[in-house]
Amino acid sequence: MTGPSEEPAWKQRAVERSIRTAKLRAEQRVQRFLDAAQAIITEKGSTDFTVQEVVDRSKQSLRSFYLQFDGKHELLLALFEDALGRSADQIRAAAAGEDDPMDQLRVAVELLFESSRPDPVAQRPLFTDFAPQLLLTHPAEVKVAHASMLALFTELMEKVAASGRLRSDFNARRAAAMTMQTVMFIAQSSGDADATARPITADEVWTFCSHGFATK
Amino acid sequence: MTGPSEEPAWKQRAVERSIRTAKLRAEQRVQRFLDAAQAIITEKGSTDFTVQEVVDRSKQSLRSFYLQFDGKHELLLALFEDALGRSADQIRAAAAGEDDPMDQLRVAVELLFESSRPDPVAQRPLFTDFAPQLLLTHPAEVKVAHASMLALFTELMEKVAASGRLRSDFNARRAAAMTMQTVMFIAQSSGDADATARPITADEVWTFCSHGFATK
DNA sequence: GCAACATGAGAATATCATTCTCTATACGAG
DNA sequence: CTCGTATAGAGAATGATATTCTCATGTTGC
Repeated sequence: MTGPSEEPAWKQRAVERSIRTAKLRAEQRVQRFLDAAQAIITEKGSTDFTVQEVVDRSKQSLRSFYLQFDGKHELLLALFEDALGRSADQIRAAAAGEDDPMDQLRVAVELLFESSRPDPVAQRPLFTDFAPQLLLTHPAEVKVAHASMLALFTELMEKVAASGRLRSDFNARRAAAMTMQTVMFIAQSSGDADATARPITADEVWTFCSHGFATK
Repeated sequence: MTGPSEEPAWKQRAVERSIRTAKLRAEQRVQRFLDAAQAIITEKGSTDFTVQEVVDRSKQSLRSFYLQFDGKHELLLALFEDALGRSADQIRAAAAGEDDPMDQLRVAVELLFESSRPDPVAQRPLFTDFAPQLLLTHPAEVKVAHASMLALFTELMEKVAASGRLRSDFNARRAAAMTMQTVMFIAQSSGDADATARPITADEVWTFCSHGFATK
């Protein structure tokens, strides 16, 4: 028996239903924005689009946009997180093709390196492009976006540890974090080197991360 | 004997003198802008200032600003390069206090790490702060700005190589570049970690760079 | 069909960087 | 000392965007 001070069950249910469909539509709208942004990015090969473009392309309104997102940065974050997550899945799948944990990690490093360099002919979203901006303005959220990739690297690193080949003074997660960051950032800046020096390769980065620069 | 078609010597000299003083004043004005910007940055502990603020603070005019700089980015670059150069000098001096090349490099890594983390109480300019922006818009110039620091690390790495402790499959310069980038970027993002995980330390980065994560 | 709520169109605002115009001034030449 | 020219200052105008706001128009559950 519901006392008079509580909402009647039917009303709760009604609200519930209402909420559900509303949420559904909202999700669809968010997705439309995301798709539009993605399309624009791959189309013009650059990550600097205007909110207006996204709105027009998705055939929605500015108002809607700002109802769904707290601002442009949230859209970027969403794209970034998405791309990174997708990439993590691909990499995980590819790594699974190897037997030795160390090889799995090597494959992961190489693939991450490739997908992190600026504009490998604009196929996979150049997600490192907007990361720098965001790193400045919303570092915490960027960390969240990195989460899926970090999870992958941590998994792989843990297997390496389990096979007894991780330095005893490193914890898998921390080693994974350092490796991931190193790979992503070196890839990023190795891109547009002047032709004078050939850019750093995935191989070099792998050697560096796994064995460092010092002998012994 | 100057023919009639050539400028008389006195005129050349006059122009020369004129140019010299003009250049001098110009340099002073540039410096005033730089100082003003620096002051604002340390004052508000953030690198996002407006051109107008810099102009007001330096008691000059917008017009002057754009006569001296091609745009805001040049000001940032100048500050960045300056800060990095200064830092390189300090680090070089500190490293000189060690005998073993490997120790010199270790000291350099530790210091670079410290000065690259976001806001260590905003004393030395947080120069990694605006690097990300610039990396996006003017990657080539950023590379130039890195030059002095890279030169330092290359020197140190060469001494390590000379003492026979650099992996034979690395060239000093490339190892130096990877190390520097790793240190700077890891420091940058190790900053505002959620209290959940304690941030990565200079020590860990040094171990990582010098020996990698793998045993043997 | 109605009331409450959601959405679209797009005008209004706000913030900056960058340019432009007009005026004042300093400096060397005579 | 006085003039002319190059230089500098004040600050308004412009332009690009993000963000917010208003109003009109659906939509949905009942």
